[in-house]
Amino acid sequence: MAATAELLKIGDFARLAGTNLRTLRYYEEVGLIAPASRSGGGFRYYRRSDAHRVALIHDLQALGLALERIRELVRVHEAPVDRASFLSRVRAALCEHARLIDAKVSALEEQRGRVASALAKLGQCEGCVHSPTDGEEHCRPCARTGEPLPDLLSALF
Amino acid sequence: MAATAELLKIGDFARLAGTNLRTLRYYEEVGLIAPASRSGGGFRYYRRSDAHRVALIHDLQALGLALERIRELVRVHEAPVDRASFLSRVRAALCEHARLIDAKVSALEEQRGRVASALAKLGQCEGCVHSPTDGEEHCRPCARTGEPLPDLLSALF
DNA sequence: TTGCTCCTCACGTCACGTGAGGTGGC
DNA sequence: TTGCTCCTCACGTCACGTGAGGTGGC
Repeated sequence: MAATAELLKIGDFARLAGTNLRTLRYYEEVGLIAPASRSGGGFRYYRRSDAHRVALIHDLQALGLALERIRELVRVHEAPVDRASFLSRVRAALCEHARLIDAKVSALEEQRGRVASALAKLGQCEGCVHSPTDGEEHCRPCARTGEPLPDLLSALF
Repeated sequence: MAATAELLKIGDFARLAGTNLRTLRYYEEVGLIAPASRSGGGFRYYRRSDAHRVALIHDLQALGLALERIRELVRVHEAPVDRASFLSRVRAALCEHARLIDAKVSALEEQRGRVASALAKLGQCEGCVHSPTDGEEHCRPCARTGEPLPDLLSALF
């Protein structure tokens, strides 16, 4: 088949996968992804489709997982490799991935709300006569409302 | 004032801020956050309100920012420190934070969609007679529909 | 004085970055 | 044969982790 012949050297594969040579070699070293084959001179040759695996690893890293944890998740081909346990491992990995994404998204939405509150309060500060840069007090609490500042503004003031 | 006297030793402050001693000392070393004061014996004493700053740093790290970039963002007290430039730096930091969150959330929502597609296809695989663990082919493309697998399934198969 | 907490080195680790010096492939 | 890409060390870096050995604070 033509598909099996379509192998890429590490440079082209890195470009396709949106990464670099060092990272691919390191992933190989820690058992995350290996080239489909090697030339006699030691050149690594990758399948185009393996770029999806690299993308998955990147996505899981961005969710805060360590490479060892990722390796456990994506190693679905370990014994016993009967059809049922293989598919259930794939399902477990996908469910865990989904769980991580959902948790991260809701954490980010909370964060986003806090940033919005801070920006709203900052709008009031900009139209206010009190100066947060006088002395050490920085309008904590707000000299106009007497209320404490949003946590994020407090972090920056 | 009582508030200025309410200082915490590093252990209690770390617990409050959800971090640990080493991280706080490292943040201090790279100029991210310093204790409000030190005792004669060198003990660090932190203000409770500075825990919000630690939380902000954590949140920005989780968004993928390096500590040096975070330091640039949160250093709003550098010269010139007139009211206008101070407030505009705070605004810039908050806007950048919001931008990063929005970008991350939409990336995660795309990811989430891909995971859902993979799980849906996997459901078909579980009720299918073809075995993706036979030989090297792993049903690429799907033996029933002839269509390529979702990228995420391809990454795991 | 006794515990507990804190202090400062300082070496280790994870996930790469960055050359050095040498060889493979069309 | 000429470039360009690739190879394997191997040391450097970032953001801490983890003791070692010693001292501060109620």
